[in-house]
Amino acid sequence: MHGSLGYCEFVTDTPSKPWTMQQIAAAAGVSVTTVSHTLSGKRPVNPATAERIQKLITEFEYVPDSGAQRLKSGRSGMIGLAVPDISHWYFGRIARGVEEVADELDYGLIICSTSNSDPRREKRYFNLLRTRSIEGLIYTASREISASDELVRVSGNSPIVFADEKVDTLPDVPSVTSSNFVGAQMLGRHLRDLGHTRAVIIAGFAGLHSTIERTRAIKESFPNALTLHGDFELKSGYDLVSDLLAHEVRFTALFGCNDYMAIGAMTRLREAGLRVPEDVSVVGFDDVDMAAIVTPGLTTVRQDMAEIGRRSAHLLIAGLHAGGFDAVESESLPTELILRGSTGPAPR
Amino acid sequence: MHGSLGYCEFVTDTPSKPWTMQQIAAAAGVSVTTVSHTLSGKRPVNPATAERIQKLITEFEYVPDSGAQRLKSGRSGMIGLAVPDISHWYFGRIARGVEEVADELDYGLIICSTSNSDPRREKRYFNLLRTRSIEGLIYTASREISASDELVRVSGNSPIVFADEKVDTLPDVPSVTSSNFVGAQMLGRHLRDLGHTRAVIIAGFAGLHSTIERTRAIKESFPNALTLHGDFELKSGYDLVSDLLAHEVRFTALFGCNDYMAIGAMTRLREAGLRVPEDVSVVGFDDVDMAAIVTPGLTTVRQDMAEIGRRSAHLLIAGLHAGGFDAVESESLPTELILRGSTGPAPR
DNA sequence: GTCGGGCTGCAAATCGTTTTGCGACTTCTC
DNA sequence: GAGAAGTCGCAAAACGATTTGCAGCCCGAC
Repeated sequence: MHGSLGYCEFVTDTPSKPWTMQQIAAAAGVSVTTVSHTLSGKRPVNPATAERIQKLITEFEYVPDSGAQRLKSGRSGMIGLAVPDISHWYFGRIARGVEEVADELDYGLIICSTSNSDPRREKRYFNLLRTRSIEGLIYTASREISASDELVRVSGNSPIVFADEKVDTLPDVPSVTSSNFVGAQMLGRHLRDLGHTRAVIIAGFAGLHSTIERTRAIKESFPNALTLHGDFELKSGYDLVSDLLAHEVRFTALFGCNDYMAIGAMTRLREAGLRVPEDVSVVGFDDVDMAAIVTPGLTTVRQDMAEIGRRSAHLLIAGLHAGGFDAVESESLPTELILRGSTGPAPR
Repeated sequence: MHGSLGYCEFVTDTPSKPWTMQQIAAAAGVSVTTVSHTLSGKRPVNPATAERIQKLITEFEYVPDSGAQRLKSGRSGMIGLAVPDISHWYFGRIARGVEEVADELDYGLIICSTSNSDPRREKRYFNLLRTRSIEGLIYTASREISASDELVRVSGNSPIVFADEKVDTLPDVPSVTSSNFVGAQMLGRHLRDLGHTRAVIIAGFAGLHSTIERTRAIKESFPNALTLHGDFELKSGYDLVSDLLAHEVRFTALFGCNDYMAIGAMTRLREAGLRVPEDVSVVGFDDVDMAAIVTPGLTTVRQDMAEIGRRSAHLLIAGLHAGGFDAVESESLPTELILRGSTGPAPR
């Protein structure tokens, strides 16, 4: 068991220096060229030699240094995903989808939280693009983009795809979104068909494309809906309903621009002694896992976040391979109305 | 506005090749050495020259190629985080904590889902370590480790820290965990003090350290508790309660090894006409966001996942800087009992 | 007047791969 | 049996930064 291959002398218990291709070549009695070619298969190598080299490689557990490969090839084999907050279920799903595809297509994935677009953080991540640590970036916007001139600058000459939110001021950047308008339209019609007439909208950040689309779609059915803006968190749904109650606003239907705000709202309504759905019908958007668990279950519109992630990754990588995004088309994914217990006929 | 510096001729609309230090040097009329030194400050440079170079650098938006830096320095400036599934709230929180610290300490973060320890995936990510794409790895185990010999092999000579779960078979690898025993002990005593005597435990994967510790702590108060094993998902709590009901098992207290299973169990109990907490008291573990939202609120033990992430990152990076983990101590973080409506006195 | 030393800047080696040009060797063909 | 064709391997030049040894310059000091 000692030194069966004569290299045990190098083994130490501290993380020993990894083997270089040079050393493998030396051990096999050939030049690095030969080793490289057996690995890449770009030129034929004598089968006997090849096998000898392969054996040594597995024996030594040799892996080529990625830094050197990077330098030579100019490709890092990595893409980035920038999300406002990775600990959100919602963005986690996107991340999962992106990762699936990246993995499948042999790209590494660097996930970055922008902490809701903290400019300092964003700058860091855009720098990854510039230094070519990543070849492209999937960006999920969390607020109005016009503020981030950095993004505008970067998007000009770097491969970027928008996921989940498209950005109106940057129409040339491809995007993958849900069909927000159609989804919200279904919700609006559903509640209108149930006889509701007084509705309140708890919308998201004002500048976001999704907020605008969803609000517009709901107003198709409820032109006079009172619209308030929250921050997509449970608490803001809760707080905004508190405000409504304080002003004795009368309504029988409440649209949450996402499920969390809707659930927060529902909680507050019940605390105030209002019954859901007998007194107020509540709907959300997203169909997060919690939506099925709360009582009553939340009527909502399902978005396939993982699919958004998957499609975004496909788009980005397609663009990378094609060397440009001219041929890449933005996509809009279908949504599905999920009826649960939180909606019912308008009280008479 | 045209060619104020004479380099506009190079500007194209397709992502032009990034500038090299060579080109900056040429433009400034100096050698690359001088440019490198103005950047690194490792040797004095004539202030006038330095300023001229700095100006060009910002003008050209030059950033050194990370691949080249990597190759030369041998450091990638990246650490990895392997979690079973990034779309879980639970692991998302860990990721957030890790990211905070990585960002602060100037490390990039590569997050990888192992898809609940899919060996193929894991292998890929361990390879990142070997190729030195990442300098170290934070690993959150999702099942018994003994199966993953790959991890055992890698852990020998690579910088690894376990987060959330320690691995008994690898005692030398530093870890950051919650004090599972103390937390579960609090739950056990709480229910015992409420007069409960017949308890059921819905535990997690059998081989996990946390499962073992929590079960052991609960059995301190309920030595005869019936123990079933689930997979940490809502559905498994739901299904296991179905089994219990089918066998007409009698119990007044139910321990979920995490909140999701507890909530799933609660849902099923209510469907069966049992009231929580009047007929059965239910407790969980983790204090996920959902725990406060369900009705009744779930009594549980709060773990600070983000802090686990933060501490893990600190440990890993400390080890990297020290060049070894001999001086790095594992940590155990405190937990907190959160009382909500799902627990009450035992029915008489 | 020249020698030492601080200050700058240049050329060249280096990191570990990939890739190309070239040559040596085998094999085939007429 | 010699030239053509085909195989396989080596040496060396990239890739883009960092870092070292060396050299020129200017200054003051003896």
